[in-house]
Amino acid sequence: MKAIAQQVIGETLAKCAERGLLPPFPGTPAVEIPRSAAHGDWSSNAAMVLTKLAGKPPRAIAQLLLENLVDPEGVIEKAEIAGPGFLNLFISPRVYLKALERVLTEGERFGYSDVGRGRRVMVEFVSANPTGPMHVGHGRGAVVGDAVATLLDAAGYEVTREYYVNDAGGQVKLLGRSLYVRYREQCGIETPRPALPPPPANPATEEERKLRREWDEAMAAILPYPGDYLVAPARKFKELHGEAYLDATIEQQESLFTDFAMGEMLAVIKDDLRALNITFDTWFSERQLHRVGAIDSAIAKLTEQGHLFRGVLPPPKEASHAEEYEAREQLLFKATSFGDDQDRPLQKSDGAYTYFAADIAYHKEKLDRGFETLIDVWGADHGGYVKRVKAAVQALSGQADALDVLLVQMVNLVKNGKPYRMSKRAGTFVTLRDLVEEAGRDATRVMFLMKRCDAQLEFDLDLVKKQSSDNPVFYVQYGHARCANIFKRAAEAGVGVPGFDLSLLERGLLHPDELALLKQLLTFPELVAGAAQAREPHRIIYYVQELSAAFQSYYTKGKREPELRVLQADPVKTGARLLLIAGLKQVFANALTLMGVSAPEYMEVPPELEESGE
RNA sequence: GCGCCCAUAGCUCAAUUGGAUAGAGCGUCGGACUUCGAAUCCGAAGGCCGGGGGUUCGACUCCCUCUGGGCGCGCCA
Repeated sequence: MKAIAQQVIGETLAKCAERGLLPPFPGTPAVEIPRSAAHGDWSSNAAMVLTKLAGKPPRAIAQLLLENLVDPEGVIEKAEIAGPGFLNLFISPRVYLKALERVLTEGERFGYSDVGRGRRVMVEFVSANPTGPMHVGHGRGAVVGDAVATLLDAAGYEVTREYYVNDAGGQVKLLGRSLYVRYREQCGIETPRPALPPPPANPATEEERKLRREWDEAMAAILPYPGDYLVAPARKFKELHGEAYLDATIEQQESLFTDFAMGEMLAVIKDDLRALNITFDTWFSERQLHRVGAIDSAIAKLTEQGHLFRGVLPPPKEASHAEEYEAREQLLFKATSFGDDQDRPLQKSDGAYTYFAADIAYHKEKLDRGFETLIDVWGADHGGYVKRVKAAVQALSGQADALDVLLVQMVNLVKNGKPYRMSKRAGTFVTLRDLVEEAGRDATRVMFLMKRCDAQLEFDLDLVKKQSSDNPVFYVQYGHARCANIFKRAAEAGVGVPGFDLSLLERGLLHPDELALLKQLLTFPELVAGAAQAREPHRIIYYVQELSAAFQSYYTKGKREPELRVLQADPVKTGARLLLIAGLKQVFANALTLMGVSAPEYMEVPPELEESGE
C-alpha cells in the first residue's frame, strides 16, 4: 500500500523537477499514514522538505505538486493541501478492495516481505549460565529474542537462533562442587555447617545483617548453589555411580561433577524454553571456543590490526574496588579508539584470558561463520559491557553497526499491588517454569512483549494468573475467536464463503467502518517489516489490540443495526463481509503466530464470568 | 565520580522514528444484551509529555543542562 502512495509522490516530484518547477528531491520522499483519517490515507511532507532548496513557501510547493500530480492508473480519489504544506492523498476505495485479494491468496504468508533480502543475521539470546533453572528475567530476554528472530525471518532475513553456553568459567566449577555436597547428602553424609553462630532469619540491625552476610559467605564456600534444584541431579548421580565418588578430589568435583550437573541444568533450561515454545538452531559452547584456539586467533587478528597493546589501567573509580587495586601491566584492547571509556583487559594477572577475550573470540567466530548482522539480547546488568563488545566487533568487522545489542531491562515482580522481592533464601524465588505453568504460555509471552524492552517492566503476578478480561492476552485472541465463530455460524446457516470477487466487494462493502478495517489490516506487511528492522516486537501486540478493538466496535454495531451484521438477509453484503472477515482472521492469526501466541478458534468462558454473563 | 537505560492521564503503557488536535487498557462515573459470543461495545472526566534552555516551517521524539529512579563501573562469568 505504501508503495502506491510513494510512487505517486515520487513520480510527481520527478515530473516537477524535469519541468524545472522544483529542484530534484533529495533522497526518497516520505509518505505516512496520518493520525487522523480526515487528513487522507497517505500524507507527504515533501513540500516542507523542499522549502529551503526551492526557496518557495511550502504551501506553494504543495500547490505545484497538486497541479502536476502523476496518477495514470487513477488510484487517487482526491488530493489536497493542508496545514503547513502537507499533501494529503485519498486513495480510491477500489484499490483497497482489490488489495484484499492479496491477503486471501497469500494466506499465512501475508505480512512476509523480502526487505531483509536474505541477509544472514544471528540472534543470540538467553545464554543463561547452565547453573540453575531460568528465572523470570531470563524469560523476558527469551521471549523478546525469539520474537525478534521470528520478525526478522518474516521480513526476509535468514535468521539463526543461537544459545551461547558458558560452560568454561568458574561458575560451572562451583556448580560441580555444589552437586558434590548434595551427592554426599544423598549418601547420608551431613553437610558441615560454618563454625559461626546461626544468623538471624530476618536481620534488622546493621550488626545482624553483618552476621547474616558472614554466614552466607561461609555457606557459599561449602555450597555455592543453595537451592533445591541440585537434589534431583544428586539422586540421579548416586543411582549411576553409587558411593564411588564419596571422596572425590576437587579436580573430580570440577570436572566429572560439573559436567554431570551442567548436563542436568541444560536439560532443565531446555524444558523451560520448550514450555515457552522456544527452540534454538545452535548451541554454542564456550569450551569449544577454547579448544579450537579461537581466542588466540582473535588476539592474533587484533594484534595484526594494531588494536592491542600492553599497558596499565587506571585505578577503579568505585571505592570498594580501589583497595585491591595494584598497578599491573597487562594485555589491553584499545576500546577507547571506538568510543569506550576505558581500554579493556584481555588477560588476568595469572595470565588466563578474561571473559571479554573469550567474548571477542566468540563474536569473531560468528562473523567467520558468515553472519552479516549480529543481534545479542542481554540483561540490563550487562549494560556496562555493550560498548566494549561493540568496539571489538567494529574492529573485527570494519563496520560500526554489525552488532546490535538489545538490552532487556529488569522485570519487577508485583504481587498484591506491592513489589515482590525475589529471594532464594526466603523461598520467594519465582522460576520461569512456575510462572508459565500458572499463567500459561500465551499470557506470559504477551506480558513480556507488551513493552519496549529498553524500559523496565512491571510484571503483575496476580494479573497474569487471573483468567479474566483484565488479562490483555484474552482481548487479542478474542478478535480471532470471534472471526472463527462467524464462520462457524455461517456454516451452520449453510452460507458459504465466496471466492474473491471485486464487484461483490464494491457492491457489498460500503460502510466506512468496513473500509477502515480493510485499510488497517492492509498495513500489516509494512508493520512487520518496520518492527523487524527496529527490533520492536511490541508494535505487533499493539497492532493486534487496535485491530481487535476496531473489529469489536464494528461487530457490536450490528447489535443495534441489523443491516450491519455480517450474516444477514442481503447475500451481497453477507458475501462481501465474509471476505473481509476472512482477511481479518488471517491477519489476526498471522500476527499472533509471529508473537508465538496461539490463535484459538474458540475460547472457553472462565468460570468467574459465567454468572454475570448470562 | 563516570557510563548506559528510563521518566507521558490516578496506575500500567503507546505514539507511524521530526509531523497536523499526544492515544489505549485498568481504575472512576454514566449508558447498551428478544437473533452473528456482553471475555463485548458507546459516552464522560482525567495531560505544563519530570524542570529549564537550544536546534527548525514543526519537538514526546534530536542536542545541552538539572532533578528523580534503575543497572553497571580492572583480574565475576
